[in-house]
Amino acid sequence: MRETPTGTPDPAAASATRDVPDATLARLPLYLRVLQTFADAGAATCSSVELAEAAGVNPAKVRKDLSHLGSYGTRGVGYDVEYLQYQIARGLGQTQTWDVVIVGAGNLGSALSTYGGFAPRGIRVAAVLDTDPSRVGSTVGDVEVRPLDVLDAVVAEHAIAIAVVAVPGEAAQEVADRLVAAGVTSILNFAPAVLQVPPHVQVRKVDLSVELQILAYHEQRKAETA
Amino acid sequence: MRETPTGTPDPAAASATRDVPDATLARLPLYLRVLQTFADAGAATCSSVELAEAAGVNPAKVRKDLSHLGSYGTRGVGYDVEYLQYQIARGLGQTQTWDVVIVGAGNLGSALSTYGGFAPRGIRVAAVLDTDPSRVGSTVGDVEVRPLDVLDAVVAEHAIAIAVVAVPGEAAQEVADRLVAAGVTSILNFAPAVLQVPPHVQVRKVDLSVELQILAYHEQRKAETA
DNA sequence: TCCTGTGAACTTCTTCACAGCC
DNA sequence: GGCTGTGAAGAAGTTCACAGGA
Repeated sequence: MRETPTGTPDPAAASATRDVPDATLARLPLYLRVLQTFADAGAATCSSVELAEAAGVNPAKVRKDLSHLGSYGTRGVGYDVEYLQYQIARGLGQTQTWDVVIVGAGNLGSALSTYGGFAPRGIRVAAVLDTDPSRVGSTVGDVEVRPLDVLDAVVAEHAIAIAVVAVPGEAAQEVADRLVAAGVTSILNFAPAVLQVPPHVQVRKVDLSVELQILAYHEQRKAETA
Repeated sequence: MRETPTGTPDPAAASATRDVPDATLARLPLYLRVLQTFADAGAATCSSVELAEAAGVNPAKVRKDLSHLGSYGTRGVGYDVEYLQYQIARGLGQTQTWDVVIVGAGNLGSALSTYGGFAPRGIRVAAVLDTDPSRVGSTVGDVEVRPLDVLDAVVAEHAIAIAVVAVPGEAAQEVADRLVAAGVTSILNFAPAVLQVPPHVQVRKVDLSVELQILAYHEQRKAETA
């Protein structure tokens, strides 16, 4: 996962163990959501095939994914819905609530701040910050937008490790620098920019237009071969 | 075959636009962005190492990615920035503009509608639709929110193939059904739901909280091993 | 020399197929 | 009979290392 910069292989990095593969990790929340619909429908157990169909993936993949968490199924029967929900949540680290700070109170920052999908997954938006004075003081969701200067205090107060960057591309690097200085060690970046951060800081990037471009590419290929 | 611009016979280009892997496809827009900063800085050429460092990836990966488009570099020199920009854009299908329709004018739909990153990538938001009467008639960006009922007309008028679903999870499947009925063949789904669509329809899903959960997972593992 | 382009090695992810248990 | 868990095969993606042109 970690990339060693050019050349020498890093044995220390290789020895760092990772229990659950990232590809699996990305699907666990999906399984959780499907399991909740099963629970709501009153199902006590479900099979890997049912889970797979509802999640739109291959049944073998479901079983392999779940096997990374342990052996929580019963042969000939399937999985206990409630127990499996608990085990997946535990595997994901949802046993605790993570406070995050969102920097940028524009459309995207506001959308994230009011996004209902975080709370049930153990993520709480502790603060929304912005440098634009016209935005500071307004309210998104039930959180007041505060100036970026309070970053250090906010990070310290809520023991924040994770931040979301939802500012324009030009401002992203400076924001990232301030986040790192404040002690944040994981950044989710929505800005169209490549962030330079120290190796101990983890960055994930979401580019809203990349997904559309991939769809457009395939549409074009459809048109070409038609 | 299609028209090959200019006199230089380039058999590689003709066959190269064929098989671009999705993993590569997802990085091409990133390279485009980096190249633009190089162009803005006045650079005429750049090497795979420079490109890789600015993009935060391995140099060999850059070269392999670009090789899927054809052989546009010069050994011993590097790549011509402007020419490479053109070739990547062409490979991505940015030679034409794609009209898309966004369904859902909530925070996320609004954020997407006003997102500045689409236009430079050949994506135009042709319409924003919503079922909520209180939202219909309002304006996001420079587009008026219209009722979902005009979907068929909008899709037909703009020859729309790609749609974005930014509605609550409960409404997502019905919206998807209507999109498919209207003739849309690619859907970008932001709703927390698994969409069931016919095989000729392509769906990509973006889950905003999954990314945060993956970061939280790794944070937890850091804490455990500390 | 420098740098690209690419076969080959390597790693990661996916899928198959079946042993083992209910 | 049904279903899980998993070794092994297969596919996809990444990285290495070097041949070969500028």
